[in-house]
Order: sequence, then structure tokens, then C-alpha cells
Amino acid sequence: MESSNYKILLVDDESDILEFLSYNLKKEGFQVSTAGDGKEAIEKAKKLHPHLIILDVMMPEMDGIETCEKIRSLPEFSDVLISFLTARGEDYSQIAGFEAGADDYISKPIKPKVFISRVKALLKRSGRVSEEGGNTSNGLISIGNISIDRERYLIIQDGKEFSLPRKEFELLILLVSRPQKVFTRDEIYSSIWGEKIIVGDRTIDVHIRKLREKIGDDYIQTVKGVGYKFVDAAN
Amino acid sequence: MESSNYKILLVDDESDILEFLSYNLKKEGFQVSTAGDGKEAIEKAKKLHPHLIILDVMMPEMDGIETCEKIRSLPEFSDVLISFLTARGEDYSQIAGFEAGADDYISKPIKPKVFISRVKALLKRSGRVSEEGGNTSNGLISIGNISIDRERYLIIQDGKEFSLPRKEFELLILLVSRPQKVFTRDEIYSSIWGEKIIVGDRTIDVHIRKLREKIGDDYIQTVKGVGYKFVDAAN
DNA sequence: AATAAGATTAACGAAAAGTTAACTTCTATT
DNA sequence: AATAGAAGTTAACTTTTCGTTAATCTTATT
Repeated sequence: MESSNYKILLVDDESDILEFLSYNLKKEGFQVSTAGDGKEAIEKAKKLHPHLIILDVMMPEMDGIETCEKIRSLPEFSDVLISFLTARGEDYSQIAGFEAGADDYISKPIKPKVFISRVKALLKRSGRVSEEGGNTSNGLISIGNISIDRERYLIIQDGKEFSLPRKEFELLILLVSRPQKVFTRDEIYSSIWGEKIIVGDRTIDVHIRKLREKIGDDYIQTVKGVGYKFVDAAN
Repeated sequence: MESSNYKILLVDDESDILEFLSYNLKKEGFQVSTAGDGKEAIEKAKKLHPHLIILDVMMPEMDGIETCEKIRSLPEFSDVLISFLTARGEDYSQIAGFEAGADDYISKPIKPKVFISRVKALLKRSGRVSEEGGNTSNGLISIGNISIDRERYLIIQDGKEFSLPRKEFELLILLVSRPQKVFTRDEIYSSIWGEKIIVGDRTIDVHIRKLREKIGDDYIQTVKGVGYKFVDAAN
């Protein structure tokens, strides 16, 4: 397992614990991000699409369980791994925690070795190795608020899942595979239809249009005389 | 079924999870013992002779699969029931667990009600099987309200049992082995018929149709131009 | 303003999948 | 070995969905 392929989001209100865990995970080569509360956690999760989110159960404002529920309620995170940090003897937190959708529990006090081995085991056993590096996570390709699940043939946008016809799906994957890059018509053409199949001039346009109709106009930009590119709508 | 007759051994390195499961099982009247690692599990199993052993797959040192193999290799435990706890989204087919001799899988996150009913179903079923004689490892795959009993070639749905012809059964197992994943026709084809056998275009369709006829239309979705996928009907 | 490139729309046709029944093969039983 | 019944496959046909086109409109660039 190449640890460095994995993104982990740590969430705790105590910066000491964040530092401690972060240090240990980074030493193992994980890509670690942190958040100090539930709200920040959800924001960062949307941006980063981590493989694993580790949540402290006890946090002011929004606790770990509530945060977990919120995250799980978004389809794009319906199968991200979530692990809780709990203090020993929190009787009812376990029950509520699994109801909320936790995959694992780690109890304080935390021993670095045990902690690391649990994290590794969780990632390894659940087998979500990212393909081709870059912006993939859980077999998802994510950019901005759009995720593409190639295995399930679904697009996930703003927490909503929907499917696309094959050609549109392929076209979107192509564009998203290199955000910002302008794909010429020829490139699109040969990548999606192949050299042998001959289609008319306006076919690509129509597919682009249908895509824009479904995901919104802001993502696919036309570069006149050249081609099309996918941009993160935020830009 | 009188729950109090049954002894269950829980094995997990996280004491919180042990407590949580233990609490829920005891509430139902089971006799529960616990162990924190594989070694302890084997010792306790020898002493207590439980009816069911529930093993977390992810444990440091000796993992659940190894522990399971060790236990099964002891003649006195050749037909104890063993169930695994696994993280979400694990691929049943890729799991060494059934080969190691697992009778059932329970995925985290664990919901108490589901957990209890699975445990009860397992104990109940095994009782019936053992009356009829030789029972090695049977293997029950469950998803949503459908369970597949590979040993007896039965589908259990809403408390009703029924059988399926071999090809339909294999097809269902394939799809269920990775819920949500779209299996292409080629994948289905080579997995169920193999490369050598040549069957016509509509053969898969017909099997899919027969399956839908029997389990209901909601479980198997068509992704046109790509293939089929199994979804939990709740979705 | 002219022109070229792209956008838009709806309609058409092809391809994929669904459906049904008939036919073949396999298996178990006598 | 004969045969009945079940399972599996095929063939013919229908339905649905998707991809493409054609015709027309809009926008950008010179």
C-alpha cells in the first residue's frame, strides 16, 4: 500500500490532538488535512474528498455524531470511511455513532502504533485504492462540487446523484480528466468515437449542450476555433 | 428460539465496540464473552465452546481471517459458527473470509437491530442445518432485505425462502458481490459463461428478466450501453 | 456588416434492451 | 434406456433510449 495516495481529514477541536495525530500520520506518508469543528470539516471534505475522515465525538457546537450524519447524508460521501475518536466509557456514544454511520472506533488514550495500524487496516481492507493518482478518491473523480463515479456510472453534484447517457458520460470524463486543458474537436472526436466512426460536424456540440443542460453552464467553456475545456465552476 | 441458550464470543481490539455489541447481545439474553485479540480469542474459545464467534476482520497482530483459519483448523471447532465484522463497502468476492470458513459477514456501520437479527438468523439457520447433518462453512451474503445462502442455494427475501436455477443464482451472486457497481455484459459473460462458451446476444437479458421476475424489478438496474447493477431497493 | 464558428431545437433512425415463446439440452427417475 | 421436467438458449418481435442530423438561430471576430 502506498500511504501517500491516501487523504485523511482529521477533525478535533483540540489543536494538541490534531497536531499529535497529524504528525504521526504524515510520518507514514498520508496526506493529512485538519479541521477544528464540524462545519469546517464538511467544507474541507467537499473540497478535498478524503478517503478517511477521523472525527472526535466530543466537540462543541456540532459534535462528531452530528457531523458524521451530515456528511453521510450527502450522496457523494455515502461511502467515505469515517472513524470516531472517543474517550473511554462513553456508553451511549457508540450506539449513536454506528447509527450515524461510523466505520470504526478508536479510543483515547491513543497509542501511535495502534492508531496507525488501525488506519492502515481500515484503508487497506476496504480496498479503496485510488487509481491513476491525482484527483481520484474511492474510485471517484472529483473536481469542485462534481464527482464522477465511474464504477457506478453516476454523477454526484451538490449532494444529488444522477446518471448520464454513455457518450455524455465519456465526454465528461474526458474533459474532467484534465481540468483547464482545452480539448480540440479532433481530440474529443478520436477519443470518444475513434478514427473509424464518422459523425457529422454538430454532433459534439449537441453532446456538449446536453451536458451543460444537466450539470450547469459554468463548467464547460468554449474556446472558439479550438475546442472545449472543463473548469472548476468556482473559477 | 431461547436466546439464553446461546454463547457468543466477541473478538475485537477496540473495547468500545466490544462493549457496544456486548450490551446489545446481552439485552437479548445471549451469554456473551469477549476477547481483545486473536490469541485470547482462541484461548477463550477452547474454554467456553461458544456457539458463535464474531470476529473483527481488522485487528493488529493476528487479523480476523487468520484467527478464523486457526480456529477452524482445530477439529473441535470445525463447525462453530463464525461471523466477520468488516468495514463498509468491502468486496465480498475478493474477501478471503469465506475461504477461511466464515459463515456470515456483518458490515459496519452496525445498527443494533440489524445486528441482532442477523445473529439470530445465523443461529437459527445453523440449528436447522446441523440437524440435517454435515455442515462445514455455508456463507450467507446479505444486502438490504435479500440474503443469499450459497450453501443451500436459496434466496431469503422478506422471510421467504426460494431457490433459483443455477445461472440465475450465479448471476445474482455476481451482481450482489459488488452492490452498485455496474457490471458490463462482457464481465457478466466471462464470469458466468467463461471465454470458451459462446451464447447469443439475448441470453443475459433473459436471465436478468427471470431474476427480476423473482426478486422484484427494483433491485437490478440497467445502464444502457454499459451493463447492469444491483442496488439496495431502498435507493 | 459579413462571415465563420458554435448553439439550439426537434425530429428521425439505429442500437440496445425487453419480452415471449419455442426449442434444445441436461438431469433425475423410473 | 426412456422419459418427464427443469434449465438454458435462441429466435422473432416490440419497446425504449440514445445518438445523430438537419435546419435554424446566435455570437464572436475581422
